[in-house]
Amino acid sequence: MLTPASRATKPDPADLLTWYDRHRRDLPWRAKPGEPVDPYRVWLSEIMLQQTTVAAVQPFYRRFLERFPTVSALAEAPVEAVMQAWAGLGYYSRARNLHACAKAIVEKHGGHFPATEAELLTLKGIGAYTAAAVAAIAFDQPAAAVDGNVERVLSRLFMIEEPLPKAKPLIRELTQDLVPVERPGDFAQALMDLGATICTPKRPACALCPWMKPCRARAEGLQETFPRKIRKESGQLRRGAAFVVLRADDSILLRTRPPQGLLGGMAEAPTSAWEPDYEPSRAVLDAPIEARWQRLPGVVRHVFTHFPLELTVLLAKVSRSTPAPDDMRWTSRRELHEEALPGVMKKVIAHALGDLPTPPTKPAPTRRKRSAAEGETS
DNA sequence: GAATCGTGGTC
DNA sequence: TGACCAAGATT
Repeated sequence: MLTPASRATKPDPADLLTWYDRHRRDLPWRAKPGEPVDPYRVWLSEIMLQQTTVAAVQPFYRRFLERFPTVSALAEAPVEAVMQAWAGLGYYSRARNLHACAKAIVEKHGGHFPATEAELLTLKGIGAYTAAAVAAIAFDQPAAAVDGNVERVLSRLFMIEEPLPKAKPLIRELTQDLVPVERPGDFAQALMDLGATICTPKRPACALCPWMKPCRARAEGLQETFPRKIRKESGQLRRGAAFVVLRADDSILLRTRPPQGLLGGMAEAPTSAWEPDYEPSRAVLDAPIEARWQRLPGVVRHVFTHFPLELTVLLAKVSRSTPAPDDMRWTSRRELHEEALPGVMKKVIAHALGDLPTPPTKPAPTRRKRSAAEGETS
């Protein structure tokens, strides 16, 4: 039994909604008060925002929506165009699933998103969080959308000692209990805005928090120590070689990676295998064609979620008549920006050729000078 | 349940 | 500067 002195105040959803009405963020995918909600935009933004910051998503979201304004426009587009529009945003299976989901919406749901969590869950790329978020935000269903922000807010509010991810079921229950019957969509967004702007991972602005009083972690001064987590070690460094072939007609050799797995379906300069004990001095043995290979000084460093990578870059210049090996193709430098090049491959090409001609309007820069001291691109 | 899956920003 | 983090899903 709790004594009156030890009983904490229960957080009131109304206090959070009042705070939200004053401090809500103005985001491009967020309907303004009174405006109709477009489920397509809500869904698109939620997929893009998975493990991705608001700042990183914004330019991609705007470009993507311009190119694919409706779910049917997206469904009718070739998957290659979708991958290209996603290039640089990361987690590329999201793009493939997004396209598959759009087709399912058109073909199985008459072009309309289902309004319930259960139905949304059956669609590709939509898991527990996204189903709840779309149901709440687009259809005003009382669903508990629990993302990283909500986990942090709730773990502090209730001072949950159980570390993540084991605490997820409990957090979900506690969140569901807080979801109000009225304005559940705003409540979901308010909770995330609170986590993003007030209840931040470091130095939370508790003094500005509408839930400061009921927050148990705050009462103990331990707010920064929540949520509890078990941190996992970073993966082992892998090395490899990347081969940039520049043909006399100013095109370079590319291939498309297999649809599944790391960087699935994305374009790349041919590379060796990536392994911890790769020996760069033997890289020429892995080259895609016979040529006079020049090993460039420095390496391209890149960090994936589960391992860091170091690529040695080899450059070769070949004649205009050189054919592309099977499963490879030539792409002119001028049209390189139309390829679905992931970030690491942009680094590789920039390392070999100088800056990428991503903005088509910029004049092609001359080959970048490189000294032994200055050779590392990170 | 543990691994896999990108990238950019922050401190 | 390296660890951590960001509106997670899939296998």
